[in-house]
Amino acid sequence: MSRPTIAGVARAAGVSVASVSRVLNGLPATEEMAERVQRAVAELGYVPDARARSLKVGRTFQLTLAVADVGNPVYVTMMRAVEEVVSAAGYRLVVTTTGPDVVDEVALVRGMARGYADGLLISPIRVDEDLVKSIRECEVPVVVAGSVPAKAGVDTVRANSPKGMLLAVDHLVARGRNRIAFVNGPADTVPGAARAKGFAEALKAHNLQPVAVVEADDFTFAAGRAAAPALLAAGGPDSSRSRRLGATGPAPTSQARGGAGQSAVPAPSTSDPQGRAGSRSSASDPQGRAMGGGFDAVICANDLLAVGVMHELAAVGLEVPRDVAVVGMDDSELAEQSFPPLTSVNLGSAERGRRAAELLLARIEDNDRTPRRIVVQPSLSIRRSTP
Amino acid sequence: MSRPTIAGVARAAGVSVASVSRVLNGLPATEEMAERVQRAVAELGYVPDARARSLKVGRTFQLTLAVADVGNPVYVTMMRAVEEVVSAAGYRLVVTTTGPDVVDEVALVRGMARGYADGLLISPIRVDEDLVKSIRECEVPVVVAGSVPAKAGVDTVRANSPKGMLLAVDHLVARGRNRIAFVNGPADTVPGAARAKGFAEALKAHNLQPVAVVEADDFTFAAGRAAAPALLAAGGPDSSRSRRLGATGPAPTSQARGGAGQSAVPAPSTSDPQGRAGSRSSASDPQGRAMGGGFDAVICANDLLAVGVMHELAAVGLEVPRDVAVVGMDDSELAEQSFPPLTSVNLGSAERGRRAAELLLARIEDNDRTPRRIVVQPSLSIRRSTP
DNA sequence: GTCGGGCTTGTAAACGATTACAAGAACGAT
DNA sequence: ATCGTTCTTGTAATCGTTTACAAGCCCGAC
Repeated sequence: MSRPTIAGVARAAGVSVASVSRVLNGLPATEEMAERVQRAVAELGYVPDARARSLKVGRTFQLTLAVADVGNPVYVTMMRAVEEVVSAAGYRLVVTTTGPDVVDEVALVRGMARGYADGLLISPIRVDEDLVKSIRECEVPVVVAGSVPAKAGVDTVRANSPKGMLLAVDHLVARGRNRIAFVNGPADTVPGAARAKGFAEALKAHNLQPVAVVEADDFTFAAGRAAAPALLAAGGPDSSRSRRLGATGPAPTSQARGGAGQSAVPAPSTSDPQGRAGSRSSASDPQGRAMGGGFDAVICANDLLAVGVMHELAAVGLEVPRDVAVVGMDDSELAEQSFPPLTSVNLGSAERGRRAAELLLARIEDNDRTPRRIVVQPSLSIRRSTP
Repeated sequence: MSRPTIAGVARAAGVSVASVSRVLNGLPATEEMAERVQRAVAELGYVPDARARSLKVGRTFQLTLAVADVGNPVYVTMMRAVEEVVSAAGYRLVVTTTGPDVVDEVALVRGMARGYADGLLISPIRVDEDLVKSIRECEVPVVVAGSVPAKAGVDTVRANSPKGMLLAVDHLVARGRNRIAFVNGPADTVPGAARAKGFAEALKAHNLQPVAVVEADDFTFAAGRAAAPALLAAGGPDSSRSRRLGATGPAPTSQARGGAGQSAVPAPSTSDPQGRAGSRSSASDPQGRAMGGGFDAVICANDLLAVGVMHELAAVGLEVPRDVAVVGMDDSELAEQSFPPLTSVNLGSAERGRRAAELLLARIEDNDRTPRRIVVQPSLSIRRSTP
């Protein structure tokens, strides 16, 4: 009736529990012994209990991957890579969602002491002293996919956002776009800060001034849409369209986080075919290129934001890439699925996932190795959202 | 140095291990006892070991959710709902990816006997005798989000695809579209079969003939794109455009699975602005509505397929919804993010996830309750991909 | 023939918690 | 003062494995 234990198998096979365990774990045993045990196991349908096993051997053969938002397609890329490495090594993967708050992450890291996983792979969106402290003190090996101070003393695998930004700007400039705006996620996040810095540097390298910098409330589609009015308003003096938009709602202020985020999902502007055709021509310069918002290109801190922004650009009659080129970051599946397909900076999420998983496994084997800090180089996936 | 155990705490507090355990589990104890234990716990930073605890109490406080494809946005909706219910009940959620093969699922269900989770929530894409058997014999409670024969003897929560299909067809007909094509996923899957049946019934209810039925190789974006040539070719005699397409590649055959699936990701047809404008007009009837492929609407078995199909429609110059209305199913985040936003049948994934999780928790509490079979009713989310 | 070494196998002690049971303390009732 | 109840606390068994140690056996070498 109830699940057979190793003792039951031993009894059925007429041997000791130790022998059963040995046969099951592939330790040397005589033919006959192995045979008898196998038969008893098969007959009773015995399956060893993972709970008891992990208590004894001190391992659960589970690894935890903590992501901030399961809805962000960049994590599916990363998850796939991690899962592959981890399951090849005989571990199960536990995926946890932490949300955007750092306190959740601290609680998670602290909770690892309970020993329900042998290692933790975390990709924190925000980092503070508490988190660093909890990571340093964590009972089980931790690998961070992202940036964390060296003093945390853990292996890290991070992207090179500045280089990625440079690729994006290089590309835009090469295609003749130099009035570039930037839609960032929250600047108080690790990726937000890195991308803001990268954007500034990349523009400087080309001797350009940013046309607009808008900070969305979050790295989500909804936040991307919500940030669009501020983006359009901040576009500069020749942004006739953004002023029109401003008339329908509160005038958004540029650079102001509150401006983009007053409502998580603002009533999106709906486009009517009439207005669409009209505004398109009225905002085009003599060469037929639109001067919408004063910018002719927008870089977004991730693909979700980019797609959100593209929706709103379309809503005010701007065509991508003709009027505005759009570049995303992460090169997630969404970039390929979006319409038009999104040119996106590949920050190596798959490789980061893979290497982070490998580091974690290596550290589980040997906790004394000195922490490595790997940086994965970006590349650019050019699609149709840029000319 | 090493993690303190309950024995260490007992020693430090000068009490017995039983007392420590009792205080920690909130059993009655004197003020003084509680105080001493708390202090020792705090001082040593003691955290109970989940492994040992689960061995003794026979519970891991972990639940497993198995999904076929983490890249399918319908699962993020479901996952979010499940996670919410499950974590509110004090359980952790383990997310596993099974892939499209039923054997993986059988292995997973069998493996649950190892006891690393207290319950399993599975959403199988394919079902066979083996799977039903393994579910029936499973050591831990199983809930199926999807269809499985009643003889499996488990709780199930499923969608009502036929009803959903009817909503989609009703809507299209109401908007004047009655030359409807259908892009299904593999018909040997549970959802594929249900949707094929539902589509046929829904058309019959309106006295309509299907213009084309194409079966994609998978429920993915790539499969949706790959299915498009067959769709266009199968559109009927007036599909001038699909013949043009046929010239650039092997002539695809309708209804043939091989036709859509010969290559997982075919070279997508690239549209040049010139040809786009040209083909649009040439394929429009006097009222300005295109006769592309002979159909004026396409229903797709899920959102990923729909987005894939929309990409290819655009590539041959067909405009959505003007030339072709497109309806997806699942009403996932992707439906909202796609461009144009996708009208989609909401099959209640969030509600299915929530209710499935509730059933699982209830069954863990009481394994003797008679299995329930819940059907969640669909609704239609109308967006701009339909007129 | 005896002894030592290498195998195989069994016995029993962990692993770190929970919990049944018993013992002792406190306290009210007689 | 004694007894019985109740409440607190400690001792020890238990969950199902793995594994250190010891015992037994077989074998070849002296």
